[in-house]
Amino acid sequence: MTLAEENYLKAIYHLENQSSNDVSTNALAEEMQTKASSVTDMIKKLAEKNMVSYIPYQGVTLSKAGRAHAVKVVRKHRLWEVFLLEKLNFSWDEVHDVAEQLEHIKSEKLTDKLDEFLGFPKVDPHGDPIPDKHGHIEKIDKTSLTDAQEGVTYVCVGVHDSSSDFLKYLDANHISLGTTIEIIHKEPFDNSVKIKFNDAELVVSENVAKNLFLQEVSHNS
Amino acid sequence: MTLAEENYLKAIYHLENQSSNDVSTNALAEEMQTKASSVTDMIKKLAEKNMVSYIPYQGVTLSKAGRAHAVKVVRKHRLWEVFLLEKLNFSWDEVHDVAEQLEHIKSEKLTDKLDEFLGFPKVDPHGDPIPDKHGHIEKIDKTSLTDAQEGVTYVCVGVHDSSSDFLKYLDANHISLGTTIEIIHKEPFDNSVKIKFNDAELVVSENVAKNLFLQEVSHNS
DNA sequence: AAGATTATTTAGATTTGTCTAAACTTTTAA
DNA sequence: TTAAAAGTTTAGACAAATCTAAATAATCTT
Repeated sequence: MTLAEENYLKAIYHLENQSSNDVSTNALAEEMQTKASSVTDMIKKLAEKNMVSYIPYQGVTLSKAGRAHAVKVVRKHRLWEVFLLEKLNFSWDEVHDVAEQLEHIKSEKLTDKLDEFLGFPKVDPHGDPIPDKHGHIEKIDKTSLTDAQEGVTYVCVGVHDSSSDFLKYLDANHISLGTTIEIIHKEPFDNSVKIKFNDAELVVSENVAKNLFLQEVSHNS
Repeated sequence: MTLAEENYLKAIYHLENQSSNDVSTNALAEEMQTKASSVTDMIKKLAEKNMVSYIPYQGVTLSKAGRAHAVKVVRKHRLWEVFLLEKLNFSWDEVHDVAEQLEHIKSEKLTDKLDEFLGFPKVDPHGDPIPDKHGHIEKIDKTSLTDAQEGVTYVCVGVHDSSSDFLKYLDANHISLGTTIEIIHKEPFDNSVKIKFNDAELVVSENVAKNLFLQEVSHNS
């Protein structure tokens, strides 16, 4: 698999996880920041290699081999993110771009040794699960802050949008993974939410709320 | 700089350090495992970008910018080698191939943070010096075992050949960087050398001796 | 259900890095 | 000091990944 092919597989993987339909040429072009015609060409090549199944005008889906390969790339990406944050003290808005490069390094031994070195982490700095050596992904149950209930207490377990701007906003407001958050009030007018954490209150917009993932605290194992 | 360009710069850098003449097209082709015609094409491109100066039929030399870039790649290569060996427990014959990939990751911050994480190492696992952030290289004074003197005690500080086979030979014979070696006898007939270390004696061939670098022990600062 | 709009594919061109084969320099050696 | 050998460059081709523009298919709209 070349670098370009791996990036396509990863993009198809992400889009499949978002909507359950076949992935359209245009959606892929958008995701890859390229032209639809380029996508068609690449898809044909991936179909030749049995990494995707492709019906013209119908879209594309990953084959078993294609998905396995995509998961390996995702695993490497997320492990490197953990490394950058925990060992090299990158901030969580900086890790993504470098991990985009590191995810293409080809050495199973490197990946597995890195995993071990990091203590077999379960999630990356954005709360996304890290596939294990065999490609198994432990699903994390999480609720968006927009779906949280007034009066209930949650822990922040992830973000949907991992753009630098959003992560910097969270940093500036001292919200990070593990922060305990209580829902004070949900404002029906603009869907903003007033939350309380670390003994301070904060009102966040719907846009922020949509992109913050929470997990209800306690009263289960 | 693309990946291919970086590899050419690195190859030119290594060849310049070996012979002080201009680097010939054929020598580069040999080093790069490619054809002379491909080399000519690439050299022209690098000359366009002012990374090398090139006179047809005369060979090529690195420009200031070209050398600076080559040194950066070498720095990354050697830092990653230290990382793989010290942090991920790779053996010293395994680090090279993976470092060949990692050396092309583009992020100055990553390189400098990695350097710091490793404690600013001075040499890589083969005893080669690691350029600092500013491209400065601390020259290591070393003698080949073939030039060592009978009766004198040395420390092993590096290897010339870092092929997997040679390094495995050293491992099998328990020679590593830092091993103290006394020269018992130099055999003029075949230039083999009888050495003593860790209270055991060993005869090594000229080929081995040529590729082991030593430093005379004590009696200086 | 036909025409308009949108989505997708094809055709042909471009760039990067490589190759083979032929042409051309430089060096070596008689 | 030339002819042969060795080294180097040029010309023309190819594969990968991309693009633009044109053609074609699918879908919406009324």
